[in-house]
Amino acid sequence: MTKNPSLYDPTSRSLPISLLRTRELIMEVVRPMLVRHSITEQQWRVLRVISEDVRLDASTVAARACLLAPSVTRIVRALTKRGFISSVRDVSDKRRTVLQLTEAGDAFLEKVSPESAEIFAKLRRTVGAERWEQLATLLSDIRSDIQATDTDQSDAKP
Amino acid sequence: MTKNPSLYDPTSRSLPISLLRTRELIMEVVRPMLVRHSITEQQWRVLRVISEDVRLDASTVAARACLLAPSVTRIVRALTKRGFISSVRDVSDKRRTVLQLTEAGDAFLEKVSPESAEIFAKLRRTVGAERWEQLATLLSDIRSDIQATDTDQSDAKP
DNA sequence: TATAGTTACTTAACTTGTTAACTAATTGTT
DNA sequence: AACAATTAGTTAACAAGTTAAGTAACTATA
Repeated sequence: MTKNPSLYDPTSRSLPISLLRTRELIMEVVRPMLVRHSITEQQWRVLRVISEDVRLDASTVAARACLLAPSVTRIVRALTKRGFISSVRDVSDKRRTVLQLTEAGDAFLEKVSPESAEIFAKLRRTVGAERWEQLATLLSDIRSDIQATDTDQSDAKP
Repeated sequence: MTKNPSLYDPTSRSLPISLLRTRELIMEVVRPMLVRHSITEQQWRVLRVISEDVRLDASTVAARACLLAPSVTRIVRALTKRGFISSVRDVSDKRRTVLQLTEAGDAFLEKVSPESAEIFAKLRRTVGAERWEQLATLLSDIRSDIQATDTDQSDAKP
């Protein structure tokens, strides 16, 4: 009998699906805030990634924000138009675009951050601080493991 | 001084971004398999969700596969065209569409599942079975917590 | 120092996701 | 029983992601 349900591992245990569902549940709480400030999820991610370093090239931003290069091109255009970031050609490597937060972008982050922090503080309380931290650590550790073996494989190429 | 980097919580600790990055890293390993079998990520998710129950309506599938209704409409059309699922109007509630796996869909899942299982077994080894399980459990528990408070709030409405 | 190969980004065409409006069916209210 | 309100799903218009091709700049090699 093959038509029996749950013959394969349940989707609730599938890590890709489980990661997606958990993220969706959190984003349902966060999204209204982003809408209020007229910023898309992706733009918000790019802003936050850029804010972590003084200067960052577009490729690095793409990788860290989980976006593809063409998407970043569009998002950079939108954020530049809004005055939140500056996009300047790198002097030492003219292929590269160096992205930086402007004063306005920084001010925007400062304005939105408390709201964001409050939402996450609340989520953190409902989940429990310990588990929240545990999850953050687990995810980070697991990424390290996978990336380590990934680079091992490519290094192993003759 | 506001322009200092890392004034806000680092993106590596932001749960939505961290969940996304981890998922992306895993999907990079899984994606080639899906491409090989000419199925999209979303279609694969829908197939797996449907396989978990004998019969499921479209809305439930949408919720479990983290998709919106219009996307499900298109995916159902594609999967029906390919003969993997059947889409029948519910007799007791004629608004509903009941989705079911066909023999061909079941056969497809049986064909692809071993490949999928192998990929995940490998990932599980690199990450460590204990941590892998720990993550799956944590995610599931955290979802329960958030959903519990969500429904509490809506119940609290007068 | 040519030049083949690679890298960073952009553009264009296509495919998906998203929002809003719509139809059909069901439920609740009076 | 009549009718407003809700629900399930689809369709249509638009925005975003995706793939592939293209341009410009850089690097390695012969």
